[in-house]
Amino acid sequence: MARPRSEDKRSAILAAAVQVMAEQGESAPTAKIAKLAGVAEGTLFTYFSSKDELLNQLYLAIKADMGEVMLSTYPKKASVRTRAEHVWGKYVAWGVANPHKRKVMAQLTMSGRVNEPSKASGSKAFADVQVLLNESMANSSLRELPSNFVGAVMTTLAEVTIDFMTREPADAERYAAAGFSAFWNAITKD
Amino acid sequence: MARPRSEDKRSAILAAAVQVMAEQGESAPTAKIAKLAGVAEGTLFTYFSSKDELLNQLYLAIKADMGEVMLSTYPKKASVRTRAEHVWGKYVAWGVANPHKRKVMAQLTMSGRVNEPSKASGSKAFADVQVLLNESMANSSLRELPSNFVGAVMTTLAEVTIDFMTREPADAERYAAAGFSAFWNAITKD
Amino acid sequence: MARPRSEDKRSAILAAAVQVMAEQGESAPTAKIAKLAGVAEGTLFTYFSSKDELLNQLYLAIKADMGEVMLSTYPKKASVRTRAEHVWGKYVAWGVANPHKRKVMAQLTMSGRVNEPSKASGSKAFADVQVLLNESMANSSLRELPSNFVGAVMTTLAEVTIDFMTREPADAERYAAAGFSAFWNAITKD
Amino acid sequence: MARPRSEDKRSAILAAAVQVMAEQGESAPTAKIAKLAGVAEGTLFTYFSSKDELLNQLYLAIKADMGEVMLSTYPKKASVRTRAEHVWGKYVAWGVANPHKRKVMAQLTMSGRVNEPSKASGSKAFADVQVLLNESMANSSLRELPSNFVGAVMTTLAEVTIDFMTREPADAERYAAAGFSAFWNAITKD
DNA sequence: TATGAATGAGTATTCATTCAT
DNA sequence: GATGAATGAATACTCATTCAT
Repeated sequence: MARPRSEDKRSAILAAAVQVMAEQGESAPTAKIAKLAGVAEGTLFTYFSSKDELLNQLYLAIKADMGEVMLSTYPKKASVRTRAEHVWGKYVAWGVANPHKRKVMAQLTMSGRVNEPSKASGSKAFADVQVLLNESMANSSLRELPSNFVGAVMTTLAEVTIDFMTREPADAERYAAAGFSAFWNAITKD
Repeated sequence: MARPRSEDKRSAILAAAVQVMAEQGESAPTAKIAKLAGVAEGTLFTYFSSKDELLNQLYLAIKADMGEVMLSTYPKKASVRTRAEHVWGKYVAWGVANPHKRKVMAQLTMSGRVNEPSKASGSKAFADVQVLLNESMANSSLRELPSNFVGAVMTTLAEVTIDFMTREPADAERYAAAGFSAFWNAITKD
Repeated sequence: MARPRSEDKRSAILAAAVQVMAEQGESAPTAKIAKLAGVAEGTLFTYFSSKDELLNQLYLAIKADMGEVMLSTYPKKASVRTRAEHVWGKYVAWGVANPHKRKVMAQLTMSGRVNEPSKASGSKAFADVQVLLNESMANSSLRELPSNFVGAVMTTLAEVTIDFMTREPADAERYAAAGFSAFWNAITKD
Repeated sequence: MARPRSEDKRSAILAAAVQVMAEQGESAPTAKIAKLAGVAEGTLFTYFSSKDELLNQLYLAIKADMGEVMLSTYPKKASVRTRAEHVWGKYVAWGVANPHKRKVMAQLTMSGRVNEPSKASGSKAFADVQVLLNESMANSSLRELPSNFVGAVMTTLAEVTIDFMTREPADAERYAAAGFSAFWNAITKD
């Protein structure tokens, strides 16, 4: 009967948090975030019970955004390499298109304020990618290692690739291709 | 700010900073650092004019420490692969042995408080490694990319490797080897 | 502020206020009171125009409750001492039975938020007691003092007595008797 | 070697706390207290680690002040009644002379923020008074009750007396005498 | 030079009250 | 009338930096 909580406001706060935290890091004042979101300082706390809660929700929101993009238009029936290229391309494109989110995700991951449940929940969307990677490595020297090691290798190489693509947009395509081939060689060669 | 009297105190402050920042991040209070270093709050500021200055000096000190280790006993005349393995091994060993410094280095790199001059200066020690990497890639598909891309690939793969070695010490050796072969395949295969 | 629809809700809010303020003092949040009363935050303000108003009404409600109990079954024709014992007994029994209300009454009295009209209005119910006390003191050394001094003496001794009865329930009866005799001696002896 | 902590400042803060809390209660802002004390907001926290600590120290300081006054010029060799009158007189005089401290003491006692150690420590100074009271009651009907009950009776009667003395200064002497005789009758008569 | 007290701007969170639904 | 989201002033406490000793 009362004014309902607004999904728009929640989103606005999360979006503002990305913006402000990209500039200031995890120490970005909640007041600044609220202001940029166009709500009162106190309103932020009706949507997120504390700053930590905001940070955890932000982590999940970015992960969800990323996951959604990566698995959209996923070519389930294509060859392993094609599917891997697809995933790689999506990841890299998302990173290039969302530098702020990427920066904030890195800050959040380092900050120690994202709790285990959030981390676990955030990883679920990427389970499909793990399966894919396992297939890719059937003949590689990495085949005996835990698949999350290979997942981490992919992520980290993609991150480096995105860094260079962003810094030198003119050569973005070359970096994207080179990054993937480095990754593919890394995990498939014996 | 006159020349500080005691090199010992300067080192103690840097060492304390590593300790405290590994736990608290870049927001670690200077007072806490000073206390752990066994000096007064104010004394810290006779050795470092501001917290930013302390952070930059800390960045340089860790880089220097790392560089020193990496190039010690460098086998200048060995084959490219041997030399690369040497560098890789040293890097990884340093990371496993210095988790706090590694964590702080990561925080510092993300923090936006390390200025360009410091970054440039910190990279100098690694110029030799770049040269090495360029030789390694002579026949690879990466040969046309800037050598610092390949440097970044090495660093990032080594970091992931160290993460897993630290988390699963029993399998440390396997990860170290697998990490290197992933790296070597990544940069040498066509 | 229109006439509130439900007397039940008003009572529920006052009862909840007693509960919450006994724990938290006068700084108990209106939101918490409303929640315990089973109404919405805003609803509280349709029954009480402000927190101060709530506090004043609460003061009056507790005073009224106390007065009602004290004068029920009042033995109008008995001897002065018997009547005094009756009043004392009722007061003390009420106090032991209503620790929360007693605590809140004490907080309210100290708080400076109960205004003069409320205080005056709250005292009216006790006028009969004053008359009684005046009779009791006919021969005492206190006979020339304002009767409200003697009333205050009674109240304060009863409060101390209740404190001890509550703290040591096993000896409650002894304290009740000893308290009354201290009071009776205090006001009747020359 | 650094600027020493100043006992004057500590006292100024406590004095300011008395002043401000007498007006506002325990919710008096630390900022207001600091300002009145003539120090910066942060300075208050170098003397008292938290507001709770300040409140506890304030409680102890007032208790100590009161105890000092009550036992000064104590006539150890006089009759029990004379000594009791002395203590009563001192207590009442202190109360009349220190209305703010008295009010704050009452607020503090109710507030739930004074911890047990403080309460215990604050009571020590009054042990001598308890001994005195025990002697006074040798023949009274209260003789079998714990001496702290009688102590509480004295305190509470003195408080009421002070209230009336303060409210009607013209009759202060009469109230003081009447209060004492009420007290004396209360505890000595059989 | 070393010390740590002094400073005051900055920060997360609470809460009485208003008002859109 | 009832609801609870929205508001923003208020508050305890922290911290980099300065400066008296």
